[in-house]
Amino acid sequence: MTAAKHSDRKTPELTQAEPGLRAAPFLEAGSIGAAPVLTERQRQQLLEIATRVRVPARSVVYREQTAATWIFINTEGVLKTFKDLRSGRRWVTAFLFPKDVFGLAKNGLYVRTAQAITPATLYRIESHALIALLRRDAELQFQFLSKVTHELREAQRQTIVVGRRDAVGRVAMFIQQLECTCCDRHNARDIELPMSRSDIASYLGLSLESISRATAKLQRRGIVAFPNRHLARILDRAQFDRLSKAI
Amino acid sequence: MTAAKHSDRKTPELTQAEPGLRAAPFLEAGSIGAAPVLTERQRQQLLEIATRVRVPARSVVYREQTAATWIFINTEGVLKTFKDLRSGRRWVTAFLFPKDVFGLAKNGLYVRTAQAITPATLYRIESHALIALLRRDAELQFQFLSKVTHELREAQRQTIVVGRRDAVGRVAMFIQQLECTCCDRHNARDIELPMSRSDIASYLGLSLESISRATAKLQRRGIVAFPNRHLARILDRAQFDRLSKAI
DNA sequence: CGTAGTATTGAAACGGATCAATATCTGTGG
DNA sequence: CCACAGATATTGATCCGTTTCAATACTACG
Repeated sequence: MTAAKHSDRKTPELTQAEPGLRAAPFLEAGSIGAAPVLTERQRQQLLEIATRVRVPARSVVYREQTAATWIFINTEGVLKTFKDLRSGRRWVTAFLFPKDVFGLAKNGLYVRTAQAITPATLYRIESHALIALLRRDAELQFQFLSKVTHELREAQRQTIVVGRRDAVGRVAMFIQQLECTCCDRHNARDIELPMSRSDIASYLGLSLESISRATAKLQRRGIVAFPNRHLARILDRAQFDRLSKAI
Repeated sequence: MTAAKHSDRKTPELTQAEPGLRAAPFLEAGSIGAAPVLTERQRQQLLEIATRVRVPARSVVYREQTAATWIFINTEGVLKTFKDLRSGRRWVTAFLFPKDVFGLAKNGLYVRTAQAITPATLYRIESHALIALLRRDAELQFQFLSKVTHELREAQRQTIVVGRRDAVGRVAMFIQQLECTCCDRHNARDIELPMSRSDIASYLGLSLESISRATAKLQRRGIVAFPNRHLARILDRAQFDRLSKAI
């Protein structure tokens, strides 16, 4: 229901949520459609240099323009990365779900600020150690290459979304994106929206008010219902697809 | 002056324009600020499986939704990748300058169409051969990882550009981007714009008319001069930076 | 030198941003 | 457990800039 729902404090300490990477295969990688899963050996290699950390909701994992000591792999919870622009606006660049990697640097500094939206569990890996490992192990590196390639496509999709001029269409595409990202654990047409309306606005390049009006319009037209602020339920799939796909 | 200017037909056949990759180091890569240049050995490895091809202006290198047999490295000229949306609009996703890699696939098919804007020289590499090489050679793969990481940041920048609501600001950011990309061979403040206004519009998510009005406004305010349709000259650097940087 | 594609300029309309007021939710302390 | 306060979200009215439609000008290329 609310953000707190995602915390799940009873999680055992070591049994689950080991590091993995979510990505599409790079250039099909020989084996067509192969699941982009790490082998047991690769997982072990990462675990050897990784530290497991739990962060509460709202905590800042790292701040932009600080030394990029670590990279992170999310295993549980949802986070966001953002950048505060000099205009005062906040630009949300990504929402991070389990198996997402984050912490890419430029000139040794983080480019964005990363903040937990829900309580989250992360694997923290020292950047230099990871780079050394990747340079030794081509297969493991290939998983990262696949991952980054996938992120590149996602970023390009995001450009299309932001480029749409109609607010309703953008929100529809956003909901669809979330549906794809988190489909495994949801039944039927219920989609969790752990982030605030304000975060969605900053992500889609719209004002908070426009998001509100767009969701209201989707609800009024009977296309999507919002049982509460953190849940969306697609009622009219045909109309929804027409909105989200007809770019 | 015109697109034809870029052709340079007297180019010798083999002496110059060997494959290279333009990218920022991934996570600083140990050696801070190191130039992302291929070693002689890596260049040789690529050359062994590469075929050099010359394409005239306007020719389509590959079409979206066709089998992604090759990936390409541009060595000379300018190309664009785009996608025709069902709305009839054309979405230009990238302009490709020398050292850019293109031809990434999804499910074995090209995602965009690639077309030459000026006459261009490319290296064509069989996808499977490249993947096999990358899986063997971690160092070479690392160059590609750096490259893709850099592209990811560029794509995110593009999202910011497209997210701006003012046309003049977007055009200013676009010109600045071109300035950064091609600075090596230009003196002073002259920036080549090999692509058409229409391409720029499709890239920035604006209408052709808005581009025209934006360039007119930049010229009227004395910030940028456009001696002809394929050239921009920054006159007032301070004002220009204020526009392009103040996101 | 003419034609087709490309670019510029004008007028009107649509849609999101902004400002402002109100409503709802969340988490805290009484 | 309830009440309160601050944050978050909704709704309304107006303004501004881009889109669109339309007419004209320019450029490139045969």
